[in-house]
Amino acid sequence: MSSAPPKERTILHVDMDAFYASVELLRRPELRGRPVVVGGTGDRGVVAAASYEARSYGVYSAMPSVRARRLCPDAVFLPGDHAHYGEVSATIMELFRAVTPLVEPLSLDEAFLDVSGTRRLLGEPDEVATQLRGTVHDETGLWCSIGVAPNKFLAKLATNGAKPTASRQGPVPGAGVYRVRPGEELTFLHALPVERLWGVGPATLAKLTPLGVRTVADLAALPRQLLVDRLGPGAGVHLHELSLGHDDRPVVPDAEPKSISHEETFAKDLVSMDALRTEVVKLSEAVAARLRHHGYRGRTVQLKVRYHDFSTVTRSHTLDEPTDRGTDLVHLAWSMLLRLPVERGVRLLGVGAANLTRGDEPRQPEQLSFDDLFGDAPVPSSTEVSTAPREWDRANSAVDAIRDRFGSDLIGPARLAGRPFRAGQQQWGPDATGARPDDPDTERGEAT
DNA sequence: TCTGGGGTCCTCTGCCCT
DNA sequence: TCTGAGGGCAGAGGACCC
Repeated sequence: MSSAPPKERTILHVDMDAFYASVELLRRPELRGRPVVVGGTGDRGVVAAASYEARSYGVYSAMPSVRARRLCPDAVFLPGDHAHYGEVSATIMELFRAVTPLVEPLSLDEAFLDVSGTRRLLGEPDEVATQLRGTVHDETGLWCSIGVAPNKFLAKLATNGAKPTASRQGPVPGAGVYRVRPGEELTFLHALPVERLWGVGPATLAKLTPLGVRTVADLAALPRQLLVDRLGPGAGVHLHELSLGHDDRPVVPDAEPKSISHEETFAKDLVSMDALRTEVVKLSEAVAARLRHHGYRGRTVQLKVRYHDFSTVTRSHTLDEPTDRGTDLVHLAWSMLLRLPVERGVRLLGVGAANLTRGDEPRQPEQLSFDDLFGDAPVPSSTEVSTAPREWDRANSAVDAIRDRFGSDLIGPARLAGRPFRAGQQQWGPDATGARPDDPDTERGEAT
């Protein structure tokens, strides 16, 4: 039996230019030409996106907002509107799907497209990319940059060659489309600094530098076994393959999520149990609502706590049966929190659900426990949880329907009465107003 | 200089079972 | 019955990405 030669693939990586900032400029054209920064506006916020004018001042995403403000005092700081960006993103993804059904979104502003099968219909990949770029701009007013290459990893790197840049004199337009042709992979790749590889962050770089690795070529020249010894089998083999330009991962449309979570950094550290309990309820209810909205249940409940000194601990508990009930998440998350020291002050709290299964799979027969009837308790055994009465499911369905129709804040747990129900509204940190008005009990100031 | 939020993947460790 | 080895799994944390 003869095996067919591997089919040559063509992958596009499309990345919107300064996406959040550019979307804001569409809504506020009077800001065009000015440095615009989108992100958390408070002392604990970070930059989510900066216009190229702002980047000329050295502002970049993930930078603390305080520092960005120092670098560019004249910048316009906007809090960001995640819901709106999601709508714009959906429009853009539809434009991608008009080119090929094989679209794998990476985030709101980025996606891989497998156009291997479209050459006869749409022409050469460069032409497809250039045309797509024009279509996106015509339909949305936004520019994107596109990398074209034989695999995902190279296409993503190629996008950098297509991007606009920022100089001290201001924004410098990019090529828009950059292609790495078959046969040119190593020439393109080996000149790059090693930290450009996917998976090489500060920690891995610190392990590679003593080996004399500066460029991807240096990495490719090392024996694979040495990398395995230093980085472990997973990362060692992975990086060695990448350094040779090998990446056979397919473009996967509609990938199932592995976890759903919400976390929130507080403008001031929380120390009172009452305040923490309120946050646990809010985060858990938000996670449960998202689980139900997307039709998932989670078997593992995760709790994340970050203290004033930025040390972070996580706790998790796996149930016998998956759940999408806020009451279950609250119960477990709170039980885990009770076992952690919180007197030092809690900077961030997170609740998540993992081990997801589709919610349409039938539940197992349920049994009530004392805990369900009598409230707070130490960490329950697996069989004790997820046993809230079926009335909870009916109540949740009714609540979801009301929220769909009238908005998320109209109905929620009694503990959250008078406060916004929604979590995840502070996508990039607390806003500049300091302690939120719905948090009467945020009491500890900035830890130093 | 000060570090958000939402994810994924990997490694290590300890426990349980065979 | 005890002990050690090994596999599988859960839990915790680190690293990385956008």
